[in-house]
Amino acid sequence: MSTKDKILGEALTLFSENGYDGTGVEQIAEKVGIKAPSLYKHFKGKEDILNALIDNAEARYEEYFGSEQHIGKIPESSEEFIDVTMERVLFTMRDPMIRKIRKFLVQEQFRNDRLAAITTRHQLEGVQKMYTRIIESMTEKGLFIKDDPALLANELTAQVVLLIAKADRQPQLEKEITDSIERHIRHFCDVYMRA
Amino acid sequence: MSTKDKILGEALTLFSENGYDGTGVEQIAEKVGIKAPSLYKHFKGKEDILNALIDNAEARYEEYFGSEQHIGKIPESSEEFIDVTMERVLFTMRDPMIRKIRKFLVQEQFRNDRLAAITTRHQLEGVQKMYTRIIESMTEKGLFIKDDPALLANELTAQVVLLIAKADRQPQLEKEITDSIERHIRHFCDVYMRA
DNA sequence: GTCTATATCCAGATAGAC
DNA sequence: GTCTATCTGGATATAGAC
Repeated sequence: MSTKDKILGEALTLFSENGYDGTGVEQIAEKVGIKAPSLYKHFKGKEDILNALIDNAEARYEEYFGSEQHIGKIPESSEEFIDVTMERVLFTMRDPMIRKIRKFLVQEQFRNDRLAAITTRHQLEGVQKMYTRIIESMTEKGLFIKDDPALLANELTAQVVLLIAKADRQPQLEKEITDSIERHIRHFCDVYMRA
Repeated sequence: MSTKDKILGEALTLFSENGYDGTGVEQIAEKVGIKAPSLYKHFKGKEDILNALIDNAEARYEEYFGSEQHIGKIPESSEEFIDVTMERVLFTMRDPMIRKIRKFLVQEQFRNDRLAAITTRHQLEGVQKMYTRIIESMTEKGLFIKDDPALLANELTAQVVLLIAKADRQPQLEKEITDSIERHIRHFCDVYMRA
């Protein structure tokens, strides 16, 4: 891995923990294993690192949600739906990189319009569109009752997003949070899926 | 209003816009109309101001959600339920003080455990408990179908919380966001209330 | 309780040798 | 590309007069 990428990685870690303003270039350099002035051979300055991270967050979003691949195989029963959804939730919740991006964005969302827009995309639009597609397909197969798939997708994902955010700030509550998420998903299926 | 309170007010405004680390004591002083060193006659230092704001946020929570008063009159029809809920949503979304506290907390939630806990209380527990009570009462009166009131309260409030957070970071989208909220609430009533 | 002057510190950034 | 040495500005905070 290039030094440039190492810098970005450590910067993201630190920004997600202490925020952009709470992180010094010297801290970043130390984690990378170089001295602060050496950073400036790779980036114009601290803000340049920030912008590169924002670019990465956008690219990552495009990469994941840009293709149809992330939707995966459409579940054929409510149990399968619950299983794949829980799996996705747990992965998203625990994956270190995704978690860092989430914590970074939530703290820096007010810094400028671009960060605000990316936060909305990462937090809401991505999953919502994904589940709109999935529920749409499953409705066509008669697994869901007839309703607006986009509305249902929002009902499903809003709670999950909120509870994952809670787990980010209170990781000691992870167990009860994952239980809540599962209860919510099961309830969602009880209400909107055909028996 | 005492200078001390003015300081807290301006500090909250600035922290909510630029974060704690992004705000200087000099900026706070300037908004108050004094010089920075004068601040130190009222507070030990910048962190002391932060702690006073956290105390205020806790007190505010207790004051509002501590009594039963905030629940208000229990609605007697779905239209009334939608009306009072929308009114509450719009108030919460637009009230400058509540908005500042929300933006402040969301940015500083990772600073320490106390801030994390307060953020969860403000963002989730308060409204959820409130709507659990309301839905409970309305279920007893036969207005809601038989279901777990706490689960329903979460279904109702999660989306609202998430969309208000979106409006905080993208205020230019307020109109479409309030429309989404109303659609969500109406859908919620369609699904869970008796005709 | 407010001011001016100032101490102290530290962060981001640059110069230039290797 | 990395280092040491250094500049510069900005930020918190204190001292002491009024």
